[in-house]
Amino acid sequence: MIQRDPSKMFDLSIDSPCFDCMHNENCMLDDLIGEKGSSEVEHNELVYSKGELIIKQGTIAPHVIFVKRGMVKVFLEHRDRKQVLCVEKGGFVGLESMYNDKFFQYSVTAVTDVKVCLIEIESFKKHIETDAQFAAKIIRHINLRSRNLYQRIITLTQKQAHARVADVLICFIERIYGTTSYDLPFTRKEFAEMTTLSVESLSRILKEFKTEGVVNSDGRKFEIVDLEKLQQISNVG
Amino acid sequence: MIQRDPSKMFDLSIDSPCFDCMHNENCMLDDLIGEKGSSEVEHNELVYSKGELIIKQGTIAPHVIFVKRGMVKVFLEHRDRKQVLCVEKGGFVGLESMYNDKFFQYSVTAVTDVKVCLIEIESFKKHIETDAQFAAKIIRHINLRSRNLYQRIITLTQKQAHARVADVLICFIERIYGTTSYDLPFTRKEFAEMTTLSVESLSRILKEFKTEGVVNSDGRKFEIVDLEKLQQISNVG
DNA sequence: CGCGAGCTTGACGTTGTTCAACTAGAGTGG
DNA sequence: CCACTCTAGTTGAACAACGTCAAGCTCGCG
Repeated sequence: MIQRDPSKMFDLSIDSPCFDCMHNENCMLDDLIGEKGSSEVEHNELVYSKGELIIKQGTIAPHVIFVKRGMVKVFLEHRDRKQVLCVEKGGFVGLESMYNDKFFQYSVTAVTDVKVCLIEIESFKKHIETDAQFAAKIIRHINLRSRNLYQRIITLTQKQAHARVADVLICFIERIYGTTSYDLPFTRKEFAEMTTLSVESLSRILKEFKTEGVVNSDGRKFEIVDLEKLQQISNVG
Repeated sequence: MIQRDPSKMFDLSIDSPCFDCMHNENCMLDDLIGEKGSSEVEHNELVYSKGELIIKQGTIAPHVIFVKRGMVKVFLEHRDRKQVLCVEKGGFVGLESMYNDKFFQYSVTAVTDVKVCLIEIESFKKHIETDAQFAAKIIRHINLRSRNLYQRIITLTQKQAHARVADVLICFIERIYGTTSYDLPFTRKEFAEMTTLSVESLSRILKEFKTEGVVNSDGRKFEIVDLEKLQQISNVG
């Protein structure tokens, strides 16, 4: 049912057979490679360890990636600097490279250990072009990403440092953890890359948040003490 | 063949019947509402005058828009400020609002007089969901926009003022005019909104470009004197 | 001729960066 | 077990980039 021919370009199997792909609770993947058929879509599951590079911006895109478990960081590279676009804990990445030139537009690294399904791009496109309902879901997925991106552009271009830090902290509550206390799996440098700040400025701002009783942070532990005030900082900055 | 029922929500006809829609050289629109059929896709042509608001961010999206002639400005609004995302002289706008919430994610104004085709969103989505080849083209269109957006994020977040101005000037050569001399249909304020600068800073930078023999500008007339140097400013800034 | 919008210019203030010094903790090897 | 080193993080001071404010200029238009 699933092609496992090791000669296939995308068949990077170093893991057990991709059983989950066939019985995944996620409807998008089910649509694609579930029991309903679509055995023609070439795919393969594997695991990346924390810190590993999953996608390198500028390389040829042989597949799109579906993140099944774990957290990934999507970022743009420009010279020696990185601009983090978003952190995702599931769903597709690399969809934007389809139908353009054949290169990945951004880099992606594993923030935690992640389980992904690599889906060979030509068979994926072929599937899109034969299943309009599926194509519509992909459009939906891409558009959701676009929408977050617009919000992000506002944050990065129209807000000052304090508000940018507040936005990122709030974003982790809303989109990732669901709680006001969390341990971030990021260094200060990575955090700074999300906010377009220097590590020094970020450090000073986190200190201010602490002394003003808004956010307690100790190393990578964060506790939002006064969410309302943080929201306000996000709004007025 | 074309529905002209004035009771239709999107039927804003104030212009002659949408003849061009039926015989347009642009394959995308032909696909959609050409002679091949698809008369079920409700659409309507009309003209916006220079300066008019075509899409207001935050309003309900009753249609997607295909720009047939003229130039439009796409921008995000945040408080009293605007962030110009791109200037387009053709193609779809508003595609990103499909399948998310039902609101437009950005505003669009007519930079010149523009002729557009408004395509009712539900029938457009219906068409996507029944024509996978067409859906693939829409994905391609959205992805091209995404790609430009990534470049734009780099410009806006990773480059300094001089390089941002250089980028915009180069962009007009490459994507809009095709020549190194052009008359911009923008005020300094609008130009500033493209570069995330104050009008004063922009003014100073244009003056520097002039005294350094890179770009001659007089009001809205621009002449790129030394493109290579301008490219270099874009790259190192 | 006078008005107002768009644009420019100069002086000054604010924001955030850079550089350098310092601290704390984690690994390493004798 | 203790020096040594390395990395991540913090702090302070000087500096650069850009914004803000205020004034003046230019040109089209009534």
